[in-house]
Amino acid sequence: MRAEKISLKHISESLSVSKTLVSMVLNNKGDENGISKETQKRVWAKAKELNYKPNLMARALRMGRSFTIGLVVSDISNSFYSKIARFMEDEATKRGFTLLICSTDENPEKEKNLIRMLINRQVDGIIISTSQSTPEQFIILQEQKIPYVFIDRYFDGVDASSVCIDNYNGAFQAVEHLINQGYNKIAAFAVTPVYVSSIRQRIDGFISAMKTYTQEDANELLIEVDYQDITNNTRKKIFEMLNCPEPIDAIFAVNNKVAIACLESLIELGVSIPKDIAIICFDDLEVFRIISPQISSISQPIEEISRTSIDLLINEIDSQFGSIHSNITLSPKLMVRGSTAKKM
Amino acid sequence: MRAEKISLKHISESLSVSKTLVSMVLNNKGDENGISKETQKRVWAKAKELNYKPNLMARALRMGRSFTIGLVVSDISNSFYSKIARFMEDEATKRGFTLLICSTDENPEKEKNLIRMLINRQVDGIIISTSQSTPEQFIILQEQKIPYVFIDRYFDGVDASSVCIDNYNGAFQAVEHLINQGYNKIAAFAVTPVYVSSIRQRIDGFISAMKTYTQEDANELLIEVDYQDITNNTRKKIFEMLNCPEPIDAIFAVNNKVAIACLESLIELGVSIPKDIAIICFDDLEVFRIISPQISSISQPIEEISRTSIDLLINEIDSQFGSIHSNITLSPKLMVRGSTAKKM
DNA sequence: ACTAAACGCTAAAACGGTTTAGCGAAAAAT
DNA sequence: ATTTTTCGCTAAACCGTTTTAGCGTTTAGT
Repeated sequence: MRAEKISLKHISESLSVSKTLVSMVLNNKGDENGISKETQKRVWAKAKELNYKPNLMARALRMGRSFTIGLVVSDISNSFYSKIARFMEDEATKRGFTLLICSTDENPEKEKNLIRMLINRQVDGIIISTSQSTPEQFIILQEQKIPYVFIDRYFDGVDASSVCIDNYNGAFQAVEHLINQGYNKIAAFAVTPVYVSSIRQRIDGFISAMKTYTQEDANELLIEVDYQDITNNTRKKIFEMLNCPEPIDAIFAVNNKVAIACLESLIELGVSIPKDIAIICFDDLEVFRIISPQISSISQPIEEISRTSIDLLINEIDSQFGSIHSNITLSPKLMVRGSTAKKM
Repeated sequence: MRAEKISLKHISESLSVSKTLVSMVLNNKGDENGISKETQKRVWAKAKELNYKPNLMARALRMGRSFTIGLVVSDISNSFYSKIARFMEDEATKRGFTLLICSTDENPEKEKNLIRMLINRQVDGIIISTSQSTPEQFIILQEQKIPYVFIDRYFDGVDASSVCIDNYNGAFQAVEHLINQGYNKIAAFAVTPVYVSSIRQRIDGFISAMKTYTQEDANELLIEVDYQDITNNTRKKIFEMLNCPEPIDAIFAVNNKVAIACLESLIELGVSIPKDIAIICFDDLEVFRIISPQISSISQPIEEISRTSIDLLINEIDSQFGSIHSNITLSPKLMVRGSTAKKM
């Protein structure tokens, strides 16, 4: 019942030329192969007439390249990743590639299966924000000689390109800012898995800033929230932190997910921002500007992350010889807004 | 430099059996083809040993099916679509399909190219929130016998499946609610292109509700905002609507994009919600609950849209014979929150 | 006039699977 | 003892491209 697809063969037969010739012409290699202008014109005309659509699967099979890139993130519906996906889509399209987007839910096993799937689909390369705790998974990619680029999270000692943020300093700045504004009982809300480099580094930045400025060991002010049930977990913890002998006066939310959960809980509990609790978030959301007070944040250069990583990856794909890997660290930016106004 | 890929041939040769046999076994058709248990075990063992990864391109080429579905939306970074994409991804994966996601920026020409690309990539079907003004583009798909399902937007008279929302009644309810709360000078902020069915119907619902309850022709209270520069356009219009002889007292935002822009402008202008201006939005965002006051909205059943459309599409893909199309309309839900509190 | 080069083009192999048709040996049926 | 059936398996075609190697004819060179 499928419609009859028009292939090179149809064109070549109806023009009584070879498939080879048609292929050459349609790939704009007519001139370099000395096909007469006249014939080229006939081929193009016939292709248009028959409404020829090249079968990219066949091409991929023959060429050993699919012009496809896998993008693996924890959740494409998280605005941080959907924005990244969008920038990458534009950049990839511009360079003749298509994106295959997959969500892992921070589940290492799921991630493993997705990577396998991507390999089977013959992607030319992979960009990944991994949720693995160890790098062993990536040996497979090394073995298969499939180029890949880490974004947001990476592993020390793994020889692969990466595009990440200076999370440590971003977090340090955020906490420093809170302290400068007069807050000192600051809780950090982190989301699992906390072993991934980005979260780990943000936590380290938090601990370090707290030690520097308050001489305190802030480990008990570090709250780990389970990714699977962020909302309820957060609510419970916030309630605890507010009703203890020494209640907190500020929150450092380690990413946008947990920030939203915090804000939701705070509203629900009728807590006033920043009077009762100041808050700053690692990740900037456009909605942070439509909240009153607006929410301070550490803003990541999303477009740069996307463009750089696509660029790195395609370069590796294009270089047949073992390529040099780049590890790029971009700087986040402190956005000061109302949610961290000077403590009264 | 690419690693040597393991193919069926490697397995078959190292076991001295035929490729056919190996293919059968690995597709779990060993039993039905009477391959001995013994041999099957050897094949599986060798496949594991060699770390065999089937080449899905080759399979797709031979089978004429790629187990790939194209998803075409205006912008994957819009949370409405990224959520849809996520639900679809899960449902598609469950059924052995992979999603190819593309953004059109509401540009019909771009959409056309993307559809062509998807056809070339041999997708088995397409799910699309189209930005076309006329259905002619879809004749191509009909001709190529590629199943497709409209979501969110459809065309009257085009014989294809669709999964949409009752936009007219959703909008009517939203406006009705505003009026019941005591507002009557209500502006609708719509985003271009306004000719797509969903926006059109929401506008119709708005006009109709206004006529029903205020006996007014609300056409001059309908603001069209250009998709390419929503923020600035909106700001300008809001300023105008507030500083005219009869300023508005409520806003009906026709989708989440324009709602965010409205809220941004209102905050910037120091307008108090809902005291000065009430607002309700078609589309519910999780952040609407973390804003004070929380934002009322018309919430769409995103998961149902996603699952239903994937289901419809895969059914059409699986049925070789001309399949019956379904046109499904789902009901949105009014979420009453603080931004539309009774007028004082 | 003969060789060499240039021109315009083609046949066939290759990519890695799936599928069709059918093979030879052993077992069962007559 | 012969025929038939079953069993376990295989050769070859096929999907739609790209690519390699080389074909015959005309033109240019000497």
